[in-house]
Amino acid sequence: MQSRVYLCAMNDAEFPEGARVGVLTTQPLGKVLDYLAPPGGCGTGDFVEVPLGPRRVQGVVWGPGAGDFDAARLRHVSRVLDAAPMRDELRQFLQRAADYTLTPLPQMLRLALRAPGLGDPPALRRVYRLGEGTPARLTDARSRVLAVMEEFGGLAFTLSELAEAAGVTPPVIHGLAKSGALREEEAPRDLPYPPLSPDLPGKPLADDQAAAAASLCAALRGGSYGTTLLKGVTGSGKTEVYLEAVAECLRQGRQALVLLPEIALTAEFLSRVEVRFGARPAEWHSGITMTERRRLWRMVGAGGAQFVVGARSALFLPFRDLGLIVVDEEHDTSYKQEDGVCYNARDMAVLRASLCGAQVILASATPSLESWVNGETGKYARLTLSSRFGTSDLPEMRAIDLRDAGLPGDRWISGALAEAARQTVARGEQVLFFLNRRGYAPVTICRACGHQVGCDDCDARMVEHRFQKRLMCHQCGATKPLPSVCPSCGVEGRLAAVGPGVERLAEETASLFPDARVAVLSSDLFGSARALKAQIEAIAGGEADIIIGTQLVAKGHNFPLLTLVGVIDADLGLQGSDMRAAERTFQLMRQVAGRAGRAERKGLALLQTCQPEHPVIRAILGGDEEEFWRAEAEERRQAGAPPFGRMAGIILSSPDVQEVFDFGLALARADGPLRAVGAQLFGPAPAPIARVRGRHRVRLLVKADRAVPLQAAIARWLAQVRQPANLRLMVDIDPQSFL
DNA sequence: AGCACGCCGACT
DNA sequence: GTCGGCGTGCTC
Repeated sequence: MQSRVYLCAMNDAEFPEGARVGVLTTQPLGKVLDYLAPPGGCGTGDFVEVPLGPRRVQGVVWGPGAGDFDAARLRHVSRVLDAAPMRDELRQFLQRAADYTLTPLPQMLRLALRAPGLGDPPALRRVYRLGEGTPARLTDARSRVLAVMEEFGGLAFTLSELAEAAGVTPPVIHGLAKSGALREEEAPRDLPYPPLSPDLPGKPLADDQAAAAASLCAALRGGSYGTTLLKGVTGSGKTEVYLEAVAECLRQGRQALVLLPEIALTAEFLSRVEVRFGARPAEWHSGITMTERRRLWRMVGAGGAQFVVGARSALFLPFRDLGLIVVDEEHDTSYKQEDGVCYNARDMAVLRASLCGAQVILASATPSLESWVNGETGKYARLTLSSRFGTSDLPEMRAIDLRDAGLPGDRWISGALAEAARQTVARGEQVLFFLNRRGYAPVTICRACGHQVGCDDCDARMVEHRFQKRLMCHQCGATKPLPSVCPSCGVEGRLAAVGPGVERLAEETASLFPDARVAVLSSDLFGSARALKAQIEAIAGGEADIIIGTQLVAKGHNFPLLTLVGVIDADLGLQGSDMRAAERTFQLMRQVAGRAGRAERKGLALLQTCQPEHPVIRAILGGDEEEFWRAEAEERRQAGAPPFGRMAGIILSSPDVQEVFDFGLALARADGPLRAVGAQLFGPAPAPIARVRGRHRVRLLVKADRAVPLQAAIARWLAQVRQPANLRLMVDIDPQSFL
């Protein structure tokens, strides 16, 4: 029998051999299947391999069998896998998350089983320890090796580690092993992460920071669930404050998890942690190697990883004793995404914490309206940090009225902004031109017939990327070469680029400031996160005078020399009628403006706008954010929109237009279960992007009172109709868009 | 999700 | 006559 690192003896198994057990697999079968316990038995939570038809699949023992399947046809669990059993808390979390998001449980389990090599035997590697024997001859090299071993006491080294540390070649070590002076052993490959030291001195904290940290630590010592909204602008020391909470969590021997919205931010965060705790946390995101992923997954369950920093999928790791979850930049929209399962990491963090008695810290300079309301009503505790640099949190902000600027159609930098930039560069400081639009020009139009070049597979216009000399669809990523002939009317040479993207803005900037060094920061211009990070660091160090950037620059990078921010099109996010547009624009503008200025240099933000009297623009300039949130909240309350009402989006997609619409109408006709609970149904209507990757998309929207059991009603509603085979249906509870 | 079964078009 | 298209259904 294979050696088991994580499981102990099985003689008192919860389910002895032959007992009926229910096993949940990741196969989309929609229910738990009955199996017979294997020789040696098994227990609830065990990771197992079971036969399913001709295949073997992985699953988790979910409890006793339901007993509703013909006993003669039951098969045995193939084997129990060598991993710490899934804890009650995680199983409950998956169940509750599945119920909340209306996701089939097997799909939810899939998120928790993203562990490569789960079925493999424990990976071993050869290590060397000090042995009893003495070598026949003690050469120079040999004594260096033995000296290293003496120095590090009982520690075991791999061949390469030891060779490197002693400055010898591998044969020397083999020689010593042969003589018995070193002992060869097999040790598990997945090693615990280096321990962190919570009691190293942290950065000195200002009064309000220290008070906030103390309050968070007190909450952690309580050992039960609670959520705190930690509000503070960039530079107010949010990170230092919540790292103190992490320290308290580690002191209690519990595990801590910090979620970051962007992989590009982790490198900077890791080094800050290293300074504070003397070692790096474990890292979990899409850029991590298989080996490391496997190590982390196992160590987090075995207690060999105290502190994990990662992307939202880290919420589904099998923590042994999770005591704290920090959601940094909690308002960030990338926490809500649809990668198979549609969930909001912020809400799931709160759910998991409530099940395992952990504290949650939601950190942001500009919280989501939902969190702000929860802070107001007292559902979340609230801590606000004032700026480290005196009373003013933000730089001075002014609007530039584009209607008076008299700009020609192919220019976007007004005279006033250009002049301010010129002065800033002359002082040796940096300027940021912010435009939240990648590429060269968002629209390519034919001057002869008016045709706009669109994507073949999506209902989206192709964006010109002159840098790559291609047109690109920002929906599906498809590209095609720049046509010279209009695809619609066939006329040659009349296609024109309309509107600005960062690339085109860079062109204009270069012509306006021929002597300035201009750098463009846009996610699509860099092959890797590392290249991007290097570029950001170079720019922060002063290797550019003018930075042209998209949304990317708004996210948590410090540019110490930056004192002027020019927002090229402050109205961009306000188009459309989505209720969240105001909130998003407000958050983005405040964050971008926050990049300008530091302690010693006062910053200035100039917003180019065609509607300076717009309430959102006025709120951004006015700086009374509490007033803005109150007004927004009131508007949402009036409209019965979240968080005062509940919503769910249903997105249907199929290659067949007729089929999606027919099915959408069939759903609308069968809305009895929705009406029964007083919920309203809108649609079907073409989804905001009606065609993506060749699939036609139709959307329905369910709206209900806050108190309505929405998920149950939707489940009953959808269960009535049988959906066509190639039609996909996705439920989006608490959608980001209210359209 | 896979993989079988099964029922209709174009080939040797 | 057979090979093979993918629609429908099952897996404890």
